[in-house]
Amino acid sequence: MPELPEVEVVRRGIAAHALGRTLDRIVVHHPRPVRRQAGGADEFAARLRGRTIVEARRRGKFLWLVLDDEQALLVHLGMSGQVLVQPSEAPYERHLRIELGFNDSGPDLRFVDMRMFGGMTVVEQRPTVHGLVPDPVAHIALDPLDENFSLDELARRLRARHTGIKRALLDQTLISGIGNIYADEALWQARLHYDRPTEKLSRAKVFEVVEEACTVMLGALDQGGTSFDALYVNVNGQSGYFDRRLRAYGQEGRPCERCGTPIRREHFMNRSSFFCPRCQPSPRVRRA
DNA sequence: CAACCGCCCTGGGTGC
DNA sequence: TGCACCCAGGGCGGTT
Repeated sequence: MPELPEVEVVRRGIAAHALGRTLDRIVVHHPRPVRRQAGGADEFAARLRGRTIVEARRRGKFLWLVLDDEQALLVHLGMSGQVLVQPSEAPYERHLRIELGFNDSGPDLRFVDMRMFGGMTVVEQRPTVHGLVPDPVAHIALDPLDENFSLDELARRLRARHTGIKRALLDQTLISGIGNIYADEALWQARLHYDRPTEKLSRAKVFEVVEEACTVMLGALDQGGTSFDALYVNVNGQSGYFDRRLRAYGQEGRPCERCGTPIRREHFMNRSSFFCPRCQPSPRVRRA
């Protein structure tokens, strides 16, 4: 499940293989991944053909390729999306959805996505205080690896909310890039229960949990950030390279590495939350 | 406006 | 062996 580090690995892979190249053959194999494109697959292809890729950018889990006409090819990997660098003659992947071919002899970019929560759209960019971004990204907050990210501003906005800390960490309009896995890891590191009310957290505690999120994500990036060097490798970040480093997510029943208490799983926001019931006590218990 | 819920989508795994 | 069911979850549209 791609979160910020995995998307950044994909961005670097695309940057290494596609910058300066001109798109030519565009084939949409399934309509769903271009569902947000006004005009559908035909419009999608027409707006890409002949355009040169000049930059590969990212904010949170959104990735976009800036084109030479200032449009952007916006990419979201959803849950299961991958961007592969493949020679045109390579056999089709089982869940190949979109082929992006170029006017040279180099490899294609392939969008492969089993569950199709993700997708691609060609969109206009819009000026913001932090530069040009694709229209659908304008409401997405800066991610903690952005040079303009402000911990002070985040702490202020987060403490003004009336919600639980994990909901806030997953709210991409507050801070972007964090998904279910790294949220659980950061909360475990900071010894915070997922439902701790944001308005009662100290500034220092907000700083701590966000810094832990950064540490975990940068660690994952270190592990996965080199796999795109060789040509034709998967540019995806799905390799599971970070699995062994997880302390909470997916660890139900295993002893907490700090105190030995079995990690618990609870249903939360239509997904799962993993936490140590001793290190990360419920706020209801604390108040009682 | 803030908060929050349900839905989208597929295939691997499990239990009967 | 087959089938029903559960589960993964980011983002958006809708409701309260």
